[in-house]
Formats: sequence, C-alpha cells, structure tokens
Amino acid sequence: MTDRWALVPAEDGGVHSAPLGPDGLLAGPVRWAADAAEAVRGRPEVARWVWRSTAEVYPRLLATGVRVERCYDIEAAETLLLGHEGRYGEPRSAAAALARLHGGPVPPDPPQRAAEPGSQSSLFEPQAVHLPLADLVEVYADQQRRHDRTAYPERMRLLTAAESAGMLVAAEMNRAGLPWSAEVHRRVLHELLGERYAGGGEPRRLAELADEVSAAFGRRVRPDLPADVIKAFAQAGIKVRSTRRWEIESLDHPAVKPLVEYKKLYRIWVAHGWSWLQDWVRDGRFRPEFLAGGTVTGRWVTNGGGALQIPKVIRRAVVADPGWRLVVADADQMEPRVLAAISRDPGLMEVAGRESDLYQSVSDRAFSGDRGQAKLAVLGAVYGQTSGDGLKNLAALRRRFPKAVAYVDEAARAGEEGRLVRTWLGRTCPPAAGASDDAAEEAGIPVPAAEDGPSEGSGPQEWVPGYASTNARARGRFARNFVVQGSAADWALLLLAALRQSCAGMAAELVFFQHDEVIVHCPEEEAEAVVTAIREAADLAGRLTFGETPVRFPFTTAVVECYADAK
DNA sequence: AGTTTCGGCGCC
DNA sequence: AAAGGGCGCCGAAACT
Repeated sequence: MTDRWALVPAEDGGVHSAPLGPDGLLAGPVRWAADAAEAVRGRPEVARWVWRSTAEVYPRLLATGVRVERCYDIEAAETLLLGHEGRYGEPRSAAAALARLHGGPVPPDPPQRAAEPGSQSSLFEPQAVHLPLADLVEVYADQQRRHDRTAYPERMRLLTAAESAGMLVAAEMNRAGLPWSAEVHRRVLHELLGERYAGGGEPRRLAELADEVSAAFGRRVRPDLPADVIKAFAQAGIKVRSTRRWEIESLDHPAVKPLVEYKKLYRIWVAHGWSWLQDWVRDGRFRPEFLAGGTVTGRWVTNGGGALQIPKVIRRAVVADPGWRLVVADADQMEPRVLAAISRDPGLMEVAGRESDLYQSVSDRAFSGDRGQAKLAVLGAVYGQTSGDGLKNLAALRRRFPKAVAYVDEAARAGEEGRLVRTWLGRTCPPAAGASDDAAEEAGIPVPAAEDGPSEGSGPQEWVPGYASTNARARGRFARNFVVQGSAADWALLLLAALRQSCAGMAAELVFFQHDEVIVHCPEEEAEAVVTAIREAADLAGRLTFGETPVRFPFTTAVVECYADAK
C-alpha cells in the first residue's frame, strides 16, 4: 500500500517524503526531493499526502501549479482530537503532540500573526518548522489510534479528512481571490456617499446627514458618537439606553431618520469604503485570507478584509471576468434541515425530505400557515430564545416536533452542566464548568461578568433546574447552538470537498464560501456543469455526513455576471 | 504613545 | 415585538 505518503520540509531546504503502511507507520525508505512540488509531481499515484500543516506546504505547491487531491493535516487533526478528548487549550502543534508522546516538556503554540492588507502574511510566509519525518509519522500513527478511541471512529475519521479538505480549499481560494471590480465599487461608493473631500474627512452625503441630525436636535451633534447622541436625545426629553438601530428606529423625533441613514452609510464608509478598496483589492481580485476551522463550531473565519460581512450593496462590485460567470449557490434552510438530520425527529425529517420551502411546511403544520412565526420559532429553538413570542412559538414547535426540540434542549442542559457536546461528526464544544472562566474565555466560551446563580463563591458549579447562573445559561445557549451550527459546518465541509473534486477537471474555481453559500468562478460554457456538480455534491455530502436519512439539502443556484444579481 | 475594550453593525 | 447563537471590523473610549 503506497496510497498515503508523509512529507516534511527538510533542514537543507528540500523535502523528505516516505510511504505509510495501513498502521500509519513508515512502509518504505525516506526520499529526498529539492522541493515539495518535485516530490508531489513525482508521485502521481499518492492518494493522500500527510503533512504537518496545509498552510505551511500547500501555498508553495499552488504557486508552482501543483494541486493535490487529498491531504491529512496533522495539526488540524490534533486540534479536533484534543477537543474530543476534552483537552481543549493544550498546545496543538505537531511538536507538542510529539512531546506528549515522549513525556517531555510540551512547547506552547506560537502566537498567531494578524493579516496585513494584501500581504497574506501568515499564509504565505509561514514559520519554518523542521520536524524529522520519523517524528511526524509517529504522531500520525498515534492519531490513527486515537481516532479508534472516539465515540464514533468512522465519523471522526471523516471529520479530520473533511477538515483537511477544507484546508486545501481555503488555500486554493486564498490563491484565486474573489473577482472584484474596483471601478464598480467606486461607482457604488459615489452613488451612496457622494464626493470625497480632500483631507480624508467624511464624504458629502455623510456630512449632509450629520447636519440634518444637528438641525433636528438644535445643536451640533456627532452621529458617530453614541454618548453624544444619547445626551442629545436626553436633552430632547427622550431616554434611550443605547443608540442601536432597533432602539432608535421607533422613536418619534425628527433626528431619527437622518440618524439611521447616517449609521448605515457610515458603516459602509468605514468598513468597505475607499481605503478598504485600496487595502484589499489588487489586479481585479479581493484577496481575503480564509481560515478553515477558525471557530469552535467549525465555521470558517477570514483574516482581514471582512470577507464574510460584505454588505449586500457592495456585492455589485463582485463581477466575473469577461466570458466567465459566477455560479452563486445558497443552501436552502440549512440549519433546520441539519436539525432534522441529527435529531431524527420524524415530523421534521418528513418536512426536510422535500425540497420545497421548509419554513412554509413547518408553518402549515404548526403555525396555521404563518411562515414568519414558524421561522422565528425554529431559529429561536436553535439560538435559545428565552422570552417574548419566541417562547409561545417554541411550545407550538415542541408539540409537533418533540424530538427536534428535545435534541437542542438536551444540548443546552449538557452545556449548563458543563458536559461536552459534539457535532454529528464529533467536533467538540470546549468545556465550560470545571474550567476556569479565563480558560473558557480563551476557548471562545461566552462568560458574562455578572453571576446571579447559587454557586457564586460556593465551590464547583452545579446545575439547578430553573435556577442556573447567568453564566451557565449563556453556556447552555452556546451548546444548544453549537450542535446545530457545528453539524451544519460538518456538512458544509463535505460539500466543499465534493465540489472541489468535481471542479478539478474544469477551469472552474471555488472563490468564496460563507457558511451555507459558495461561489464558483467559471467560463460561461462550464456554468451548467457547475450547477449540476453543486447539486450532486450537496446530495453526496448529506449521505456521507448523516448516513441514511430522508433529509434533502437543496440549493438555490444562480448563474450571473455580478454577485448582486444572484438574489 | 501604544494597547485593549466597547459600542455598533455587517454577514450567516 | 423583543433582543438568542457564531464571527470581523472600525473608531472612540478607556486603559497602561
């Protein structure tokens, strides 16, 4: 068996590689090559490359035009395995894993570097790590055994494979970039914000709106300063706790309209304005740095450029190359469909077994056809809504879909009690109770400052029905959401992996991924094939992730020249 | 002066 | 109507 090969950078600037046996141990002599590209090109029969870090090796391979079909990312796997073993927070590097095996001192993880505009620093200039091939292989073989000790070894193996595939996709997307028309972007900015003034101050439209706000208050008010706005309202006899839009919008005061408009445009100016364009767009591409597995739930994050928060109006600047198209694909009602698949609630599975609008079907069954109420109820159940209409709606949902609601309720209880919860494939929520708040906060767990529970200053935290601390309740909501959002991320990774394989024989490139949405940039004549590939990838991902399930995962797809035309 | 936190809002 | 989950980003405010 030579389908798996390990690869490490060598001290002399070359690379070492060697075949692995079924036990994950070395199954042949170590070869030297001048670089990774030479090593990979010379072994087309290798099905999976095992390496320390995709971010370390793969960008250089891509730069020389070499792609690999599959990989196994040791450090990504280490992170997932440590999480599953309830050892969140321990160093995740391959060197640390090796030290744990040998009982030596465990080196801390190197600090993450922030991205600089346009430079892709952390991906393209990774720190050189020289781990002897034999050491890497030792860690790999041990990880194989640790997979066997998880609750569902097959799922865990699928998860580490999927996470590794995600690392490949992220590196490829970072290289491709999102097609971006600076000219269209400037036109949109000018339409919305008006002319820029010399000196970098507010553009014309913002200055006008600020004047309107001041005029309405009868004194100079800076709408971008919450404290100033709250004071101005107070002087007008209106008490507001914050200047959040939902709190301001309903007020009866002439300043409200220009203020709300100002905040909307101000946001675009500071977050996606001219300086953003200058910083992040070059040669017709926006190049954010996608980071697979960047959140505890498995969702990706981007480093720099706010790529996952592009305002809808700005999407007009995402324009395909001449003769090319953007295939924009959006999973329909992904989270409730995932909830159906993981909870196996008969009613919800039946509803999710159709491709038609799931919220409409839910509302027909439990909400007398009120789709809006049904959607709020489902999202409330997933997010842990605790008050308002949501509670009443949750009761209706529970009557019709008891197993689905029980599933998230059980996750919430586990979170409150400090137990671990996992996604369908085995990604594990960081521990809460038992760990110190500092450690929990480092791991991304919400830890509110206020404690109102009975456990304050009285030893280990205990779950008391109906009287959990603010802290524990927040953890409950976190865990409730984690199982759904995280299992959805499991499925999305498999979708990406499958779609990437389908695109391998085409000119088509994955250029964007946002939780439940993908964009493929391709020649016009490939567009229909890409649409088909997305549907097939969604079906395959559903079967691979959840096994036999009636749940369908339909996509809304659009073939467009401009992202904004996809909605 | 440099660094961290906060408020607000963009996306899912 | 009320304000639940995950993120990143920016400027201002609050600190060292």
